[in-house]
Amino acid sequence: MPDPDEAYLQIGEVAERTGVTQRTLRFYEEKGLLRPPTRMDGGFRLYSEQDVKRVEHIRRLQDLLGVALAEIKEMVDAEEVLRELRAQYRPDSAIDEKRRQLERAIDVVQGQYGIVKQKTEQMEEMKAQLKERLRTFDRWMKELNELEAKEPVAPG
Amino acid sequence: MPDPDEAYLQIGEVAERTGVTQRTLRFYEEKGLLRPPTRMDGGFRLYSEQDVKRVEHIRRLQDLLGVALAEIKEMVDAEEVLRELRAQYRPDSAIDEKRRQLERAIDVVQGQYGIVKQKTEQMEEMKAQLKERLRTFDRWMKELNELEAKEPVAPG
DNA sequence: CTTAACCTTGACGTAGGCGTTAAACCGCGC
DNA sequence: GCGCGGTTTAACGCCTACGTCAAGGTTAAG
Repeated sequence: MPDPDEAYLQIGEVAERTGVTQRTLRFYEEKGLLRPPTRMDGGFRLYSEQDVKRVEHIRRLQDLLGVALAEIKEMVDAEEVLRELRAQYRPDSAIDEKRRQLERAIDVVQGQYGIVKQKTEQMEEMKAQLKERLRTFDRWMKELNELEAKEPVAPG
Repeated sequence: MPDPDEAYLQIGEVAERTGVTQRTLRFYEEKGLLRPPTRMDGGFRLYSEQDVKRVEHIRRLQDLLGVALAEIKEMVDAEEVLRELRAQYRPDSAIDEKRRQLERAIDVVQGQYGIVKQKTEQMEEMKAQLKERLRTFDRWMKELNELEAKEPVAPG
């Protein structure tokens, strides 16, 4: 398996794998949702597996949670800080800074978790209502059939 | 309690109760998501409790499921057919017609149920991932604290 | 009868999230 | 070194879901 940080995917392949258009990928980059990818000599964008994951994450937030791109940007920004944090060998004097970043990231993720939790609850409720309706419809259908059984063919 | 079919609410009150703007109510009407309300002599719109429910329903579909208004229109249309069906005392010869309408409504609701079910599943998955991340962050935070304990104050 | 609060239609504006086209450039197999 | 398909930037377009005036009519209170 390839190094997730190794950039070797062209935009077309990323588009195909993620199901978004090339335009969308450039648009996300423009909006700061995707970090500017490395380029080949000729200027072609080269993406990594990490980038693919990012796109998929963005799409989940969009489709599932319905949050605006601006808000998604804040979320992925905070996550990016974390990725840096993980890779840092800073002097110990930066521990406080790290802690602050970590706390910020925790806040963001807890926020996401809150949204997801609330939505799932509301959707469970909706699911129950829909189930109930389907039962009602079944009853009606039965009643219709019984009606027909009593009066097999309407005269006239 | 008032007859749910009695229209006596002005647009401002409906807006306040549903949390949408008056503009949005007129817009929904224009787009066929709300049936044209009755009017006072002067032309002011008069809404019923049913209408309020409709608005709330529309908003749930929008916010929770994130479906486009065009699709929501199809949904509420099918539901309207049902309301009519319920109020109809048609001759028995219309039984087949009723059955067809009922089947159509069942299709619609099953469609909604499918969407909700799929979304809840995806969101449960997402919830699990977020939980996992929060656990990871907690671990990191602990590691940071232990680091600090070993080197209480960075010299220099 | 006045007046403030509310409502009407109509028209234009806007923000978000891309789609589409144009014109030029790169990579690569042959 | 040529041809062809993938890629580049830039610019304009479009649709959705409303927001925001503007100019005037309606209601209800005093």
